[in-house]
Amino acid sequence: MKELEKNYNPTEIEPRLYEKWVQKRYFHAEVDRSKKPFTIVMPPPNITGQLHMGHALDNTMQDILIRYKRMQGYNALWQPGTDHASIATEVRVMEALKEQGICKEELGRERFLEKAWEWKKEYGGRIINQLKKMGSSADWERERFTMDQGCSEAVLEVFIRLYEKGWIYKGSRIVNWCPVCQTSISDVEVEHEEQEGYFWHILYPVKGSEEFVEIATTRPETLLGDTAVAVNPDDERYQHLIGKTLILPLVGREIPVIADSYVDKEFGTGCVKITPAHDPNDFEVGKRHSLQEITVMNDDATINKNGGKYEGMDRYEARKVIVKELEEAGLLVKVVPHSHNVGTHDRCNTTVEPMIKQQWFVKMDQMIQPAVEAVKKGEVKLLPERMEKIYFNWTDHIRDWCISRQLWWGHQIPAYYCKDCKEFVVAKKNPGKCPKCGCTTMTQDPDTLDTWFSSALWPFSTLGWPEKTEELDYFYPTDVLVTGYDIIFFWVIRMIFSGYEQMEKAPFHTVLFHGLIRDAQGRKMSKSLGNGIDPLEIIEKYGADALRMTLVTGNAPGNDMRFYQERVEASRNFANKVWNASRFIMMNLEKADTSKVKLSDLTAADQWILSKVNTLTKEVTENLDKYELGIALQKVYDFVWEEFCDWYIEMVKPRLWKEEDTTKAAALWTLKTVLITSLKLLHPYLPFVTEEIFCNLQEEEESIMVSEWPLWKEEWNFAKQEKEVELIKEAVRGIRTVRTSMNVAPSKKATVYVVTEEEEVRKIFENSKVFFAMLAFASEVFIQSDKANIAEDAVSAVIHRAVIYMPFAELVDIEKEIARLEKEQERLKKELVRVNGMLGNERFVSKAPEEKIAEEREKLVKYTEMMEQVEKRLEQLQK
RNA sequence: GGGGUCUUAGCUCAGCUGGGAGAGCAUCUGCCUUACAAGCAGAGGGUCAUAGGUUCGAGCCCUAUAGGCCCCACCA
Repeated sequence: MKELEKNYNPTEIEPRLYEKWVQKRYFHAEVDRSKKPFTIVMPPPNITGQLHMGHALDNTMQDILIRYKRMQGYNALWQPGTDHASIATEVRVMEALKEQGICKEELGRERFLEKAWEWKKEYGGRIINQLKKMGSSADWERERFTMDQGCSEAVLEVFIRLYEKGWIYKGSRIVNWCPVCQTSISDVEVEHEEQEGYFWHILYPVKGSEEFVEIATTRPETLLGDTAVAVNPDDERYQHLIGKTLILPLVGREIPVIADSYVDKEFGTGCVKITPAHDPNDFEVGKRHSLQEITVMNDDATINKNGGKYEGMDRYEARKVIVKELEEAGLLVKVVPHSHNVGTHDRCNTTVEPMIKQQWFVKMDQMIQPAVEAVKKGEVKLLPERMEKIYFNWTDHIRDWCISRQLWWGHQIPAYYCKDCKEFVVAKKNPGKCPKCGCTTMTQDPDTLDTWFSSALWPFSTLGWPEKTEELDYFYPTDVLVTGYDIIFFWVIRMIFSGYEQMEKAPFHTVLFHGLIRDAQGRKMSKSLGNGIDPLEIIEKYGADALRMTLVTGNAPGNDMRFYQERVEASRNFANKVWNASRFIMMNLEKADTSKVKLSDLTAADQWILSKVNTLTKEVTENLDKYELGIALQKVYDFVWEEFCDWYIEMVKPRLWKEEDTTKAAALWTLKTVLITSLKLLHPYLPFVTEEIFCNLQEEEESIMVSEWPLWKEEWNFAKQEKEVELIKEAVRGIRTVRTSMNVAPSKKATVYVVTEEEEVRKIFENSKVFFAMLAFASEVFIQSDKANIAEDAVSAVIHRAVIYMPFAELVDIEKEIARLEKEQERLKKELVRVNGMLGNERFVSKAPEEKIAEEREKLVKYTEMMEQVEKRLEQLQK
């Protein structure tokens, strides 16, 4: 057996163990029909990504579940991979090119994609290596990529299936356009932010009259594209104007006044300028009234040729100029400060410009239905449960999904256009010939698909779909999805409906959501704030185990969490505690042969701790099955630190030290058994430290990660001994409290008398005398049925079923002793009032469950006894 | 506008189906006791946001109020 270092030092140990696990292929899962599968698909990190706390949390939770299930004997597959992250990557590659003075257009599509693949090759693996530092036991041999051949095939297949079903269509719609990224984006990619702006009140002259219509707008530059002004049909103020013609200021175009109930009479002036090409509402109004759609901006949000003399100006520059000119023309009535919601692109924060574009959409109304039903019926459970409300809130207001992006990096849309007749064909390959006119020049749609289109297929595309693979048949549906609540709409919902649509089965039965990791002040970690904490630095300093533990401790499911170093220190300290307890056990293990120990050889203390760890096993397993990761860990923590280290190990020491003690083997067997059980329960959380200890502690098994998860054992259940030891603990605690409150120096040992009339209790203490020396500074212990030979002025501790006396020759402070006893009396009095109050309440006795009543009755007896003793004692002292 | 969520010890947070208020950190006191000072022993500290209600019994369930946070949404 190796000698362990005094402090646990993870930096040397972690890489070595991880290397071993990989070499032994413990992470790898093969189809094996004799075992039950347990599968988790890893949310694929972006190839542009660097490990951040969100990944760290996400992966820790998944690894805990996977390691747990693997130990339970499941064929556990954790399917990893990365996401091509279309916009994010394209932007990165463009930036890299820009440094060399190249723009993507001059490079051309093909060469650009070569560059992007090179980029992927170089950086795509970086995040995977970082995940490995966390101890993640994913099956890296099965690593996939959303743009690899198989996943791309899946994308094509789905696109064509949905197209043929009529659920993918191409149409001219108003879409969210990002002028910086120069692509359309879907609704979920738009973030609304409250911005301070203005309401410009502008007069539109009525043709052939002296009258003006006053409109209010937050975006005066869109005036260039106005094709109507709308009023509410019921608005009495404007009845006479409906049908009249207005002269659009600065432009001179004649536009009608129309009536549409979209207009809110109470808001603004009650007159709304309608710009169908640059506002989603106006677009709808325009459709209803067959208005002309005049696009006045280019893709980069500069004014186009329809903007006349403003052509070439940026949209904000044009705004300034237009406002100024309106003012000069006397048409600007007033400018009112007004804060309003502005849509921005979540990637680059640019204000989105609504534009009319030809785009591809997925019809959602029907496809979403099974996904709604699944959650309603509980086929898919969302945890915590409140996520279901958020889910339904979204599905109830679902809109079609814009899936085309004007980017190059991604899955190119499988639609081919005829050069001559503009007919298009959706197919996996270029058909080479137009089915309508026979022209042989067919070119593919230049656009690519939304990056989430491929991630939506992740749970089955990674397992080989659309091929009918063994893996797919065996591992699908997967079991649990672990992810942040921030991508429920982007990803989780889309996986669920895709799973039902393509596989006719939910992709997983449970979704476990976690929250965001915030900084110590509760702020979101972000690059711009520079408040991000690098998980790798934490691992470097405290070890991956400490980081993992911190991330799952003291946090309710789905809630955000603050991260600060002190919490990591606490976790590190726990790892060190486990390390040192193990060190102690190993140092003593050779003192006896534990191979022949039987349960009947065990002392009450041994049976007590064995019984405790047995209960712990049961509870932890139950908690893990309910995905209560934090609660499970808390329980092991409390057990190991308090019960095992602070009590059991201390109780066992005298037996190990005393040469002639005959229960040494029993003690060592118990120490080792309880330690190994605890290590196993801890392993999913702290894989490294537990493995290192496990391998040093025993030789039968080569790794804890493939050892068996502990089971509850009937024969380890020792209820009686548990009670006995609890009584001893109560006595020890009583003695310690008395000594501290009396300021007795620890070096001063005292004779301890335990007095009780109950023979059974005397027996318990008789067998436990040795503990009092070790734990309660006793020089000698006497167990007796009365107070014979005990000095009158001995201090005492009243416990349940006994009174403990300690005579101190000097330094006895009667006043203090009385004060202490009075305090105890006060406490007991309160307890008795409470218990008597409950038991005296007829309605309680008649309605409460019997169990509860019995429990309270027991307490009544206990407190009454203790009260009697305290009062007797007070009486003596006050004499 | 709709929805969600939070308010518990000085700080950060747990508290599972309602049955005597917990942890970590911080504070105070005493200990270098031969696994661990990244430790041990003891202590102080809470009208569980407020007001009602349901119940034998409420931190937990219901209603309202106040304050904080988040998400969704087409009020120009």
